[in-house]
Amino acid sequence: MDKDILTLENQLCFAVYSASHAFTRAYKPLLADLGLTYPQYLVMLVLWERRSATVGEIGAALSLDSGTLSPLLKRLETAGLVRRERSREDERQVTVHLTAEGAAARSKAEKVMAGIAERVGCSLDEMVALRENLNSLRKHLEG
Amino acid sequence: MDKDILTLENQLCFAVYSASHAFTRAYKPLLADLGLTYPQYLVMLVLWERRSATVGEIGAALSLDSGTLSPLLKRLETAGLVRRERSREDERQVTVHLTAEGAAARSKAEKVMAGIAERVGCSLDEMVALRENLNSLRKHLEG
DNA sequence: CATAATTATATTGCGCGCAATATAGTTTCG
DNA sequence: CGAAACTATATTGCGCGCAATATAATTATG
Repeated sequence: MDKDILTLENQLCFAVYSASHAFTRAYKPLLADLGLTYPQYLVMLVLWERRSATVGEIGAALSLDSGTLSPLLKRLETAGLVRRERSREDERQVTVHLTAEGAAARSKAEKVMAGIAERVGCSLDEMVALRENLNSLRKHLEG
Repeated sequence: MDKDILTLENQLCFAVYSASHAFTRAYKPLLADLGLTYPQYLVMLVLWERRSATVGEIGAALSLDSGTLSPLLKRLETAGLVRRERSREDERQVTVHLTAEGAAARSKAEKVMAGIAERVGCSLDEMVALRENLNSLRKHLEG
């Protein structure tokens, strides 16, 4: 059916779009306990893995540019979770470090996020399969 | 592994989040030919199906509230694609109508969007399955 | 029938997301 | 070495997305 090309419910992109917003809405009250927005939480996930990272490394990990990250990182710094400093080897780069408070927030996040897996309503295997399908989709869209 | 709970690559929500942004980025140059942003395109999809709809109906279809839709619809009106008018039966409601130009934009959109299905790199059956999984996920997150 | 409760939309404010531009530091190359 | 090309981050501006609030119209209730 040719006219179905533009029919809303057939649009895969809308399914991704609305699922993404549903995730953000579901996470919001949990993250509010940590004083984090969802994008800020993503940045903290990167730092909890690496302890520190440059702005560019965070941007590469999350596909976000400095226009998004610069003000976001300032807010995390104001909140006391990270510290930013120009690296001495290459003064163009800014390295973002976890503070003690930022590092400590991880165990709090683990407690808060512990129950989220049950909210998605599918098995762990289904979650993994869905994640892989989405990552494959993203790579094709980018390629 | 307990520490994997917060590991970025295991996060289904990040896969959804980044796939959504990848979709928006892929659509952007195509929609630019129509003078539309992605959320504006979603509103046009609703109107191309119904010819006219109230602000509330559009919001229900897209899970968007008046804080998002009111200014967006004003921009569509300024662009000449829609016309907004208070309904006479219930003056609280605003009905959004397609203009002739807005209705005509549909065939242009069909041409511009025709090739997008190949960009996602999977079969139509896989697209349908992925869409259904995402819709199921969204419902669980909302419920 | 008056008033309270509800409903539909609009406005304000803030945090993304990203394009375009600016600034400053580094590398390359004649 | 010195100018040009390049790189990393910051800033500005605009359009969402959404919470909180405001306004005006409708419905419910005493």
